[in-house]
Amino acid sequence: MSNLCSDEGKILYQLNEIFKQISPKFEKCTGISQSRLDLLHKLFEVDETSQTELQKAVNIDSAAVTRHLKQLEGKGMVTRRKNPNDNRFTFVSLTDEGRERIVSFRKEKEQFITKVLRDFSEEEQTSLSNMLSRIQKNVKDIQY
Amino acid sequence: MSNLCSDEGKILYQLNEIFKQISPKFEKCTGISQSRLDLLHKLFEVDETSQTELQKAVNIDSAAVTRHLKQLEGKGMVTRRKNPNDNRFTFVSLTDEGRERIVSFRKEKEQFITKVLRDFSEEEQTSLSNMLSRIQKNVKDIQY
DNA sequence: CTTAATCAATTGACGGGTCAATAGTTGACT
DNA sequence: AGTCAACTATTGACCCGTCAATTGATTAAG
Repeated sequence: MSNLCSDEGKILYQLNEIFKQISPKFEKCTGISQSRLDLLHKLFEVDETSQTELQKAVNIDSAAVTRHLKQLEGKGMVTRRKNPNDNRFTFVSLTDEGRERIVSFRKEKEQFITKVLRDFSEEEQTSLSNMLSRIQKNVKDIQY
Repeated sequence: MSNLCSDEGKILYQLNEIFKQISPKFEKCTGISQSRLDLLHKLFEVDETSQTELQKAVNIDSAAVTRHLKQLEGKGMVTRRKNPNDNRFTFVSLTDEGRERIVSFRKEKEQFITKVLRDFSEEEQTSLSNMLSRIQKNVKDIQY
């Protein structure tokens, strides 16, 4: 009875730790934060899109999206303009420079990911991914 | 070639999403943030300890530890006093009230965890935990 | 036409984390 | 003794996320 939540709790603890350890290393390796890279990545695929679309794709608060994009704009990675047909929306797109730079970011990210999954076989990866999906579903189903 | 980092990248993405989804739900279900509960949990085990010990156990910055403990002290969950033999250290311990309340927190946490791991067999849990350990190790080995 | 509802984006206040600088204490060495 | 290095805790500045309130634009209804 010494450890009320040890065995099961360990997994929660591990998920936590992994996240805390991955985030800063990811940033140091790739030179950009995960959220920002996600934003750029999405822009890379779609050319031009609204901020709400981006927000849904990246799954962070729209306030955070606004702030990220403003900074990325300041760094010349991104341009923003109002939708002429509906001034509520702002369209966002990569600049040429941004489009160029994201290529190397993606490469860094790939390298990072292969390091994280070193020694994981194809089967293990799908097995892990499936378990994580199940956890995700369980979490979603939790009622307050 | 459409998705350069899809298959492997998915796992990183999932880990991220799970963390983002778990944190707020955990807090709503248990009534306390994970870090704070970790602090209290550690205190529950050891009676009285220094802040650096706590910091190591919980694995967050010492600045954050200080701020958490000050707030917990304000809420009467925790008491702090200087180590009489070495005034650099401050000893922290649960108050009676804190000790009492943490019991229910732990119960909430256990319930939360079982919900997160619903439908996971014993074997699956250990398998998952092992994989997470391997990932943790891989992350630790990453050089900048 | 004007009013109300809705929607996108922005802003401010806050929680929680990091790092870097500082204050205060201790211990060791000359 | 006195100085210097090491160590704990604290503080301030910053990043990143949330929520809630606000602004500006559009649309729907009377």
